[in-house]
This record gives sequence, structure tokens and C-alpha cells, in this order.
Amino acid sequence: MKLLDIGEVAAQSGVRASALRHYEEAGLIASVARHGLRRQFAPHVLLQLKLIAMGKSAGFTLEEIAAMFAADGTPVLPRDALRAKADAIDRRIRELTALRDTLRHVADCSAPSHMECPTFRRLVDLAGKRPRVRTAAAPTPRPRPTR
Amino acid sequence: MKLLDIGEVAAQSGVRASALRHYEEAGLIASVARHGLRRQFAPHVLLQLKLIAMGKSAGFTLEEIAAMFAADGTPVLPRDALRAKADAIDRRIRELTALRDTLRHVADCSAPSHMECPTFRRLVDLAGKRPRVRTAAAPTPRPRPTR
DNA sequence: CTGCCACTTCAAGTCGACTTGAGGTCAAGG
DNA sequence: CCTTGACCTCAAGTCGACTTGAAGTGGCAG
Repeated sequence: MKLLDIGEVAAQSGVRASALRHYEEAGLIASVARHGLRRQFAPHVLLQLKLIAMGKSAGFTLEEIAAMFAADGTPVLPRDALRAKADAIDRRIRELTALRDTLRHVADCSAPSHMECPTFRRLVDLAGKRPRVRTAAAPTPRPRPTR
Repeated sequence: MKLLDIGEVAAQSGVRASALRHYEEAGLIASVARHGLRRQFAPHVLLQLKLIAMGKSAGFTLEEIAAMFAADGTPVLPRDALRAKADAIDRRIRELTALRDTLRHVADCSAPSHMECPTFRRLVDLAGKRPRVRTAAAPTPRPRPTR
């Protein structure tokens, strides 16, 4: 099974070498060997990186993602926890759907003030089904930038 | 039309006063008056705040959100741009759906190693339809944390 | 009139996820 | 054998979105 040097992983995944090191630090991936100083990765990191990208895109922190998948890429959570995460994503999808529909409506509706348009208000309200959690807890995922 | 003092807005929206000031600074909302020193907001900021929450959740930066809606809450973008944003959200939704399905599959599939499971690989690959953009450009939205 | 307390401003701090820079190592090609 | 270039480590910097803290203001209840 041929190993990939960090540069190849970067080239094939589009993830910078510095980010790959950062991920390794964070325990999201693991290099399986060194060639001199250079990290060598097993080919399946490419799959893991996709998983990581998806997780980030879903608003999970690296820490949360690390908690879902071990460094070797195998899922580590109990089934219930996985299902809970899936449900969280589902809620997020519903929010995004509402925003998308709102934007599309705004693009097509020519009401003078959207603030008055009942369709608009209904769409926005639709998204407002948040259980109202105290600031103490961290209910909402937070996505992050890709430069 | 009765005005809301920043504390009431905070209480009703769940957004901290400091965040509201930050949003005002950023041009996302506007206070319409002062009572002494205190900012007074029109009731529709509550609606705007929902919009802002949705936008953040969709991975838009405050700057991007500010570009979509003026401080009075009326959408400001040309229709095409709005539709483009909607399409961007759609792509994001598809990614999230793939991740959700992957998680659900993992929760239900008892293959010894998911890295080998064809269903798993197919699901992950499904999400990999990214146009491969250079690091220079900023293709992906980045969501952010809520403490 | 007094005091409280919710607000104010402004600067600095925090957190996550990286990136950048300085200085160093080493395998391989010429 | 020497150079090159891709990698290394480690500390510090950056960016967005806020939060925190210090010091001040002012409406209003008593």
C-alpha cells in the first residue's frame, strides 16, 4: 500500500500542508510513517479529509469532528450519538432551506417592503423554531471560513 | 410604533446586547433613536435578527449579510445576486444532506471498517462535487460559533 | 436629591482554525 | 560532495465575531 507524502496529499485534496499538520495535531488524521522528516500518509486520509470537509461545512468544530471519527477514520461514536448528530444536521438543513426559500421569494416578489409581505414573514418565522436555549449552552453549530 | 430598548431586544431575540452593538457597528441593524444614552430599536429588528441568524447559519459572514440586507432590513441585492446566494445555499444543503446520510448509514451499517464499505465511500464521494477552487479565491462559506 | 442600575464608549482579550516566518533537516539529483 | 527544494518545528500572527473590563452617563424610584 503506497504511502503519500504530505505534499501529494495536499495536491490531491486541496488542503494545505499546514492545515494537514494542524489536523494531525488536533488528532483528526494520523501520519503512518516518516521518510526522513517527512510525514507519510496512508491513501485513505483523502477520504477522511472529505469527511472532515463535510463536517466543517456542517458547522462542527474540529474537536467535534475528532470526536466522531478516530484518527484512522473509523467512526467512534455510539449509534445514538451519530443519529443525534444526523438530526442536528437535519435541523440545520431545514433552517437553510427556509433561508433559501426566503431569498428566492425576495428575488421574485415585488412587494414594496418585504417587512410587510406576509409570505416573507411566514418564511422567516418558519426558521424561527429554535428551542430558545440559554447563552450558557452552545446549541448552534458554527461554520468557519475557508480562505 | 413603540420602540424597544436594547435590553428588550436582547431578551426577546436571545442576542446579547454586546452583539447587537456589534451588529449596529457592522451596519446590519440600525437603532432609530436614543433615550438618554440608550439605543432604541424599531420592533422589526427582531425580524432582521432572525434573518441575520439564518444568514450566519448558512455560513455567510456578517459582511456578506450586510451586503444582502440594508440596515433597515430591506433586501438590497439585485435579483440575480439573491438567486446566486440561494443557489449557494442549495449546494450547501446538498453537502449537508450527504453528511447526514453518511452519519445515518454509519449508525446503521455494521461493516467492520467503513473505509471499505462501498455505501460509505459512495456517500462520501457524493459530497465531493466541489469545483476545486484555488486557495486564492474564497469559495466556501464559513459558519461560526455561538457560545 | 440620591443612588441604583441599565445602559454607554473604547480598548483589549478570546476562541477556532489556520497561516506565516524564521531557522533547521535531509534525500536525491547533478 | 554539494546544492536544492520539499519538508520539518515552533512561535507568533491573522481573521471574524464577539465578549469583557474599565470608566462614565443618565432616567427614574424612593
